[in-house]
Parts: sequence; structure tokens; C-alpha cells
Amino acid sequence: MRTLKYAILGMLAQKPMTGYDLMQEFESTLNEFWSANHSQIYPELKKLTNEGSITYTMKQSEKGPDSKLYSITEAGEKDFLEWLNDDEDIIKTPKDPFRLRVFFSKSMKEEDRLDFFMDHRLKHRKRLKHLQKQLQKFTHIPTKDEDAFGDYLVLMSAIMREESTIEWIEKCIELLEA
Amino acid sequence: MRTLKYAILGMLAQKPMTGYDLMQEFESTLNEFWSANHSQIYPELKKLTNEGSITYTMKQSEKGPDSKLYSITEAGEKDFLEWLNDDEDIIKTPKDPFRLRVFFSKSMKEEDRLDFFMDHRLKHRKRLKHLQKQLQKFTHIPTKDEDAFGDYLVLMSAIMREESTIEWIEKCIELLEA
DNA sequence: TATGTCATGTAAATAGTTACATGATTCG
DNA sequence: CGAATCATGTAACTATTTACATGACATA
Repeated sequence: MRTLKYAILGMLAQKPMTGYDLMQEFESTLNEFWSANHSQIYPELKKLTNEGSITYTMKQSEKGPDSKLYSITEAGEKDFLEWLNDDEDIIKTPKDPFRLRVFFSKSMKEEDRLDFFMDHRLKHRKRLKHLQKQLQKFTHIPTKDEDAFGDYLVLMSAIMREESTIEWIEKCIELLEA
Repeated sequence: MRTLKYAILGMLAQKPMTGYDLMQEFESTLNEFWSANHSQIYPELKKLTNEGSITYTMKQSEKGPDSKLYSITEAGEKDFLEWLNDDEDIIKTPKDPFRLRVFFSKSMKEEDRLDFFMDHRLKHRKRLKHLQKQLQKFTHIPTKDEDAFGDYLVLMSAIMREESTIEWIEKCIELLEA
């Protein structure tokens, strides 16, 4: 489906960026719903350049070596908007090794089972705290016309997902202790 | 991480199965947290056989062609239990093209945006209904010692995840209509 | 005889991760 | 000088999907 392509085009539709900038976006903002290493980003940028979806100009940096500043082309923007409005995407259940282990948890030793759940609850609680901190950066709830609207919605989704996961783990613990 | 390997070993630890049986499990029960096509399963079974984790005997079928009935070996069982009790697995945020599009949704036409969310809400509602039907198959809540305990927990997780997603989409719609 | 299910496999392509590799500049 | 950050790239491997390929048996 070449989703990475559209993630990159979407970012470049907002403003020109270098590969390194994109990498950092994938590590921070986008991280809650998409990720990519630099080893995936740089070849994709090359490919998109060859395909005519993006172009670049050399940019001299004050700090560190020179870099390529990528911009989206008209063709790229058209392609991106088509993808964005496409109905095709169906929601596939994400693979989850933790749930797989829960499914098999009957094979665990009784005393390890509770620890297993409590350990994961702790990890998710930490993650939730981290996300809630990010939410505090918003001084107000953005309206649908503001730039930050999308950011806010996906952050909300990440928070609600963590809350739901913690709730589920707690139900599991309850059933284990019953 | 070779998670498919452990998914297969876990299934075979319960009872001997053919590749086709495994395929069907991946399509039904396991589908909420792991999936694999037959084109991935058969080569993995071959590999696991070579590695000595599983063995097979030919099984004559009443209907259709013969098949290979795979069983887990002692070495395979040991390996599986080690994986199950391993602490290493961290929860990585699953990639989600829908959330990616929500992030970029400011670029959509105003009139398309609402439809986009409502369409996805409908899809998730259908999915939730389907999962709730599966829940009805349980005549009672299994205790931690019953075989069905793991099945029940992961089904609960799938249901709660869908509920949370729908709730989130509804919040999005609210903010859009405000 | 055509469709569906049972049953198994390989090939090719895409996607993603981990490791290898280089080089500048800044700060302690 | 060593570590961190900026900056870009390739290579090798693992994982996953889609397509190709075959053949039995059942039933309409």
C-alpha cells in the first residue's frame, strides 16, 4: 500500500523538510501511529524523487554537514490528496505478541502469570503518563480549522487506547485473583 | 523476533495439527492479535521441522488429499515456554493508516471529513457486533484453570479495543460538528 | 462440468529492522 | 579527545503479502 510514501508526502505537503527532519517527526509526533527508521526514509526519498513526487535543493546548515531540503511537487500533492480521500483502507487488526502470550498464558506457572500482567500494566501506565504530558502542551482544544487539530485527535486516540488497554489488563488481573 | 514461530509452537503445544488447521486458526481465533497466510505457515513448518522443534506424520483424510499432522517436540516445547516467560517483549505502537489520515485530515474537503469519520465508525460498529456475537458463545466466564480462559481474555481485549475506538471516533465527530 | 473446500507448496515483490559505514561540528 | 548530535547513505536479513501452481474429492 506504500503507506510510508504517503506519510512522507503528507509531511512535505505541510512544509519542506530534510530526511533528518522527517526522521525526527517519525520519532516524535507520528510515532503514535506510524514509524520508520532513517534506513527506510532515505531510500524512499530517493524513490519519490525519481518518481517526480518530490524535489530537493541543497541546504547549507549552520551546524553539521549539508542536507537536502525536500519539497512536494504538484504531482505529489495530487497523489497525496487522492490517497487521503480514498475509501479503500480497511482496518486490519494489529499484530500483538503480548495478546498472543495472554492467549497462551494457561501454560505459564501460576505465580508468574500475575506478575506478567502487572508488569505490562506498569509499562502501559508509564506510557499513558508520557502521553498525558504531551496533551498538556495544548493550551486549548484546537478547532477543526487549526493546524493542530489532527495532532490533537491522534494524541487523544493514543491516550484512549492506553486507557482501554490498562482497563483490560485490570480485568484480567481481577479474573486471575478471583 | 520470530513471533510466527511461537504462535505455531503454542498451537501445537495444545494439540497436533496440520498446516491447514493452523491456517484456519489464524483466520478465526488468533485473528484478533496475530495472522498469517498459508504461504507463510507452510515454509515456517518446514523450517521448524528442520530445526527439530516439531515433527510430523502423514495423516489420511476421509475427505480430500492426505496431509501432514504436526506435533511439537520436547525441544520445541522448552523453547516455547522460554519465549512465553520472557520479559523482553515491549509493546510497540501499531502502525495505523487510518490514524495517519486523521492526522492529515485538515487537507480534506470540509464535506468529506465528516463522512470519512462516520464511515469508519460504521465499520468498527460492524466489527464490534461480530465480536460480541463470538462472546455469546461462552456460556459462562471461564475461570483461570479452564482451557478457554486465554480465548476469553483476548476476545474481551478485542471488544474493549473496538469500543474505545468507536468512542474516540465519536469524540472526533463531536469536535468536527462543534 | 463448474464451484467450493481440502491440502500443500513455491516465487516474487514489498515492507521493515538491524547492522555497517562515513563524516562534520559542538560541547565538556 | 571522546561523546553527542547532525546528516546521509547502503547491505543484509527478516517478515509479510500477493500471485502462481497443483491436485483430490464433493456436490449441485
